Amino acid sequence: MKAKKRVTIYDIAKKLNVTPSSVSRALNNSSYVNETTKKLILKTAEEMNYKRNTLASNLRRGQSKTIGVVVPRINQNFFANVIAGIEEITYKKGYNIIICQSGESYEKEVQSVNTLINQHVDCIVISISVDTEDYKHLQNVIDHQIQLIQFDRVAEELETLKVINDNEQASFEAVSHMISQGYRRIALLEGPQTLNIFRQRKNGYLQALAKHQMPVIDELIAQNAWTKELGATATRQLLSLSNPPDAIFASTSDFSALGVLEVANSMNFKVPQELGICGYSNENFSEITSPSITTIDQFSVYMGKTIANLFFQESENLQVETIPKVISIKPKLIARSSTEKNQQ
Amino acid sequence: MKAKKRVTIYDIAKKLNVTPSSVSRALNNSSYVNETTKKLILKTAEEMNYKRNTLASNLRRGQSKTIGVVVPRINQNFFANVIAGIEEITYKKGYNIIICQSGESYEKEVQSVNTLINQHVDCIVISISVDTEDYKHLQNVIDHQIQLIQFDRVAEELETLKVINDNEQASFEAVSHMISQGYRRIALLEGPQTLNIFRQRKNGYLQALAKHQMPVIDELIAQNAWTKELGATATRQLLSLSNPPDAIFASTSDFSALGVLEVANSMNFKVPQELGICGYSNENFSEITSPSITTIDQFSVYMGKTIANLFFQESENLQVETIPKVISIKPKLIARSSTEKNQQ
DNA sequence: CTGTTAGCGCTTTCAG
DNA sequence: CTGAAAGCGCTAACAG
Repeated sequence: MKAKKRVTIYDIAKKLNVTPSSVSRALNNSSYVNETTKKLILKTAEEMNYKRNTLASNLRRGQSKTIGVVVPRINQNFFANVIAGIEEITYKKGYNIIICQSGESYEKEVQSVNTLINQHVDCIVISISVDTEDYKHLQNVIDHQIQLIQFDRVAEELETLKVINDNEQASFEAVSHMISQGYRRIALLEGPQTLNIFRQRKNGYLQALAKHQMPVIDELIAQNAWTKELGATATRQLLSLSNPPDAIFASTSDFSALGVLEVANSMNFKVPQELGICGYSNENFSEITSPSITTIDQFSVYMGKTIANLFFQESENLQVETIPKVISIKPKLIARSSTEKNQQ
Repeated sequence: MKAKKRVTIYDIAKKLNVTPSSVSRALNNSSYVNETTKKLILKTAEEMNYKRNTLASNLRRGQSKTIGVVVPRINQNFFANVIAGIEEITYKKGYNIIICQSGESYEKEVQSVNTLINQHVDCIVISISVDTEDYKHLQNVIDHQIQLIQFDRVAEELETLKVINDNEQASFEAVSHMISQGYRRIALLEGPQTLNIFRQRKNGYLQALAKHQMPVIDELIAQNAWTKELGATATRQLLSLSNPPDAIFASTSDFSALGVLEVANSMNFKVPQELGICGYSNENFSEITSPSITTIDQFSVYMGKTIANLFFQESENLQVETIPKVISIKPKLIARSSTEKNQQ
């Protein structure tokens, strides 16, 4: 193993009979270096296949030009898209992103956050796991003067930058839409109420009912139905009631809506005539089921871009204390066949 | 902005009246330090909320415990899953991953690779973009003694570690399956032939035809049909032929297969009776279309794990020259309704 | 087991 | 404009 060393600025300096400082300056495009020698240095660096050691540079500068992202899972459309959005912006600015998955586990989330602190990232972007109920690790991020941006699933009590969806409004609109289509017994599949997003969606549901003077019926609210399987199980129960619902709002995801659709089919409930279905998230499959599923688009890629832009804005504006900002993105209801009771 | 400095090993050393070396040793769980003081140091570090500066540590050690991953897009199921698989393994070993997207652009791919070299990553995992036709940047990785692992879309001529799918075999099986179902004029939607995976899939198609003494009909091979839209366009042409195909193998992806399905529906071709359809990749939606789409599962998460394990194996076995290894994963045909001609 | 010392590669004052 | 020198925080020889 011949450890052929990498080319450093010293090698370039020696070859050109200048000092490392000058090389460094040239490489950083400083104006304090003769134009001619600058060009020469750049050319030589290229020729010698020099690659800057970002580690050393960052250590010296005390920043890493790196952003850490912690999400429950990256192979979920929503998160993958948010990350893609973030990356699109950060890439242009020469920033890297380090991605960690919490896998919905509190411990892994804490460990991920710690790794990112160790890495001296300039910013941590996080959507907390369903398991997360205390926020010491997030407070720690702040204590280490690292910019913290929460998105989607946020710890509301923590005063940080936040980029969220207006879940309540979206949910309100979805349920209102179902009501206007003529559905009268609308069930709700809700997610773990530890997560703010699921609480908000439930609120939207309740408000829509209230607005239209419709009663809240306890047996029509299914808790913890946030996967396809759990959604299916809940649906079996709901449709077995003596007085079953005529619509189900799967507020947790399109996956649970899919579970609803499959059970409805197997139990011979006609969708949308006998049972309306609305999901959440606009997964790519919701458009192509039969019938296609009404859902809510969260503009996930845009959300990612917003997060990245927010970070750069904040880091450029070097004010004494930045006011915690909350950016709320309004999701959009996408009405499809699964709620077309009227037209049938 | 009170730049409250971070706690360093010096702070701990001073407080405890030991040397930084001892602190370092304790923190690295070295045996060359008294058990009692080790415990004391660890406790104090915890109390002072010390976080190791990985940058400094890595600079000193000359490695970064970081793996760089370059993929065309992360919001594609296949890649997201591979990354999830990689992350699952690397996480346990205390390694981080940095993710870059090439967006199918050669320039961005080169830039991403360079960034990763700068970052002194220990390994670069890459699936090349469709645009990539020269491999200087990859050679560069090797020249910088960074482990290079190619996966899925690989530059075959480069002697590196590779983790691939046996596309040819999978494709062969898919087409054979369609033949055995009774389809006789099977069209192929092929992808850009610059990518090895698409060449292999075409080969598999050709071999299956040959094996069953079926002619290769040029007008049934549609080039560059590798998105849903392009697949749809190609299908419109194919189905307008005076002698249209009775099956279409969308070898590029389930997305193009979806395009096929939609056009078939709109042109009133009955699937699977009048037109069989087979896709590739087992996207989550392919199961729930009507009819469900026959496809090929690539074991993407497993592939990711394989890649990560390969890296650790190689880095542990410090042999003089490692032989370039190629791990081929056998994908699995998932026969669904869209090719059930027989049963109808 | 512990301390001393040097230095990873780069940037940044401070002089000139 | 350029050079000298110090040091980011940590680790690893080398002595003791």
